[in-house]
Amino acid sequence: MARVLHRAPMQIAERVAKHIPAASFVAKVDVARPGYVNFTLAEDWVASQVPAILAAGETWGNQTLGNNARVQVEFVSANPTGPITIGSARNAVIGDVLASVLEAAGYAVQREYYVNDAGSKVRHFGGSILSRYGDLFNVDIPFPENGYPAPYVTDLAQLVKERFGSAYLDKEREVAVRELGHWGIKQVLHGVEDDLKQLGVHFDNWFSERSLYESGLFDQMMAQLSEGGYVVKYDDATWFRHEDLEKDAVLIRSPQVIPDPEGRPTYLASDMPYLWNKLVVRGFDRAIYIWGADHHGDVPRVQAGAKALGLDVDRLVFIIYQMVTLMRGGEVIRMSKSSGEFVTLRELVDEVGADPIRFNMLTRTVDVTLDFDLDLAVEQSDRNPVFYVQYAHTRIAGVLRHAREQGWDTEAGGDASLLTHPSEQALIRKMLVLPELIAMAATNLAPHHLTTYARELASAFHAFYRDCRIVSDDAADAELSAARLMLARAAKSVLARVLHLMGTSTPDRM
RNA sequence: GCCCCGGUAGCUCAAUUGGAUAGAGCAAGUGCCUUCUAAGCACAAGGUUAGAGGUUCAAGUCCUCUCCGGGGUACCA
Repeated sequence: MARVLHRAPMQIAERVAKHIPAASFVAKVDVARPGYVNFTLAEDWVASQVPAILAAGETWGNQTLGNNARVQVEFVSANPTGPITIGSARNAVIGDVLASVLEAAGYAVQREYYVNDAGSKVRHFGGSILSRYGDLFNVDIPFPENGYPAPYVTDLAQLVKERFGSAYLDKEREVAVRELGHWGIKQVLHGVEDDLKQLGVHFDNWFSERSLYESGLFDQMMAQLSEGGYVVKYDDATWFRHEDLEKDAVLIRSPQVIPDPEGRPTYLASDMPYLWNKLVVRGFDRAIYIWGADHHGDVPRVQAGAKALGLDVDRLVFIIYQMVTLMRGGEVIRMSKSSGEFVTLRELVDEVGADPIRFNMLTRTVDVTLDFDLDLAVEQSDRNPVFYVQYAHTRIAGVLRHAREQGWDTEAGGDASLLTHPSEQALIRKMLVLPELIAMAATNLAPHHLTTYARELASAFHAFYRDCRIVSDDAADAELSAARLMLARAAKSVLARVLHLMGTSTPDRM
């Protein structure tokens, strides 16, 4: 504006400030260098918001910017060929909390787990189980080259023996492999669901990759892509081609490479019917994928697929989070299910607890790699930042208990206009920020802002607690105590709201 | 080689998307429990935001290059 008006920024700011109409919630408007116009909220307006916050309760902070648009968040989706590992914990927490934030912002959200039950992994998995199963009968069945050597496979084989006896020895090899693969996945998924539940994560829908083939959607997509000239045959193989792709083409099906007796194509191929299913069949306005950095390279392919199918690419949103480096006592632990070297999510939750894991996974943006030291996580559990926030909640619960013991009716409310102390005002202002914060986190798809806010809110309460005696013995302060009890209750409610959004618990005692 | 993400206090990370004097937690320093939970609070200390250019009223944030770390770059999933 300075350039257009040929005036110094400060002069413009002063003119603007002078013409701002008086409003009840603005105490004063002043100007600061180099050209800011500052609004100061009126103390009595700030104080008057406390009953409103209290009345809103668990809905405080909710926004309508989502307009009930239907959004799907698909996350975790780890291969169901073994238990969930710590590697998936970050994915689970990001997806779950992002979904909660979007709900709070007014979106209609579905949480989905994509079950990879159609690839060659299933066959390798089934073959692994069959081989171990054979061992139990002293029958030598070769272990697959890309099999799973981990002990849980042997446990599954044992279970097969208990349930079905020697039935699988009599079946044709390929049939046994396929059936055991599918059966094994079903068993593993039960465990996965339970492990995630321990972490406080649940899914609205478990979507089977296999169903994309069984429903005929895959063939339908292939026909559609063929028509658009996006499918190329070369030798016996089928390729997907698109000008956006860096490489010339992506393999869809090749009998030489994937000698699957069921004739299944590569897993890359199912991305197309899957995104069609999301956006067209089920009609989500937006589909959010939560992927680890190791899958980053797949993004262009899925986007190209959407384009080739004539869909708006912007309806697909990819959140790529950086990897978690797992450590123990400063040593890096390398994990993979196929090597059998891994730490399960279950072990971690049992050892550390869900709350610290969730909070830790949330404190950083998705863009930075995360070091997670198992020893440190256990050692420092007492000083974990999540406890700082929960302690504020607990402290309020304690104060309210104390007040009731002193004969106060903590539900009675009070005169908010008495809340003029700077620490009281600061606490209320912090509570008033939550709607804005939820809007920001939802717009930027950045759930980590919640942890920063939670700490600031807890800090504002602790300062208030230090500066202001809430439950006074002096009868002359009865009015003030009532007002402060109301404020404490409102603070507890907002803390609980934030803790719930993060999926962490709200203890009344610690 | 090419593509993506980082590099901010001794360590781990924030910074409302280009705004005011870059903030927290650990670690180290000083002080606060006969009064609602000290898992807390206050004070003090800690910085050339990897480096060099550029864009503009304004850069940790945007552009170019260099260096360092992580991930990807399969006819694996």
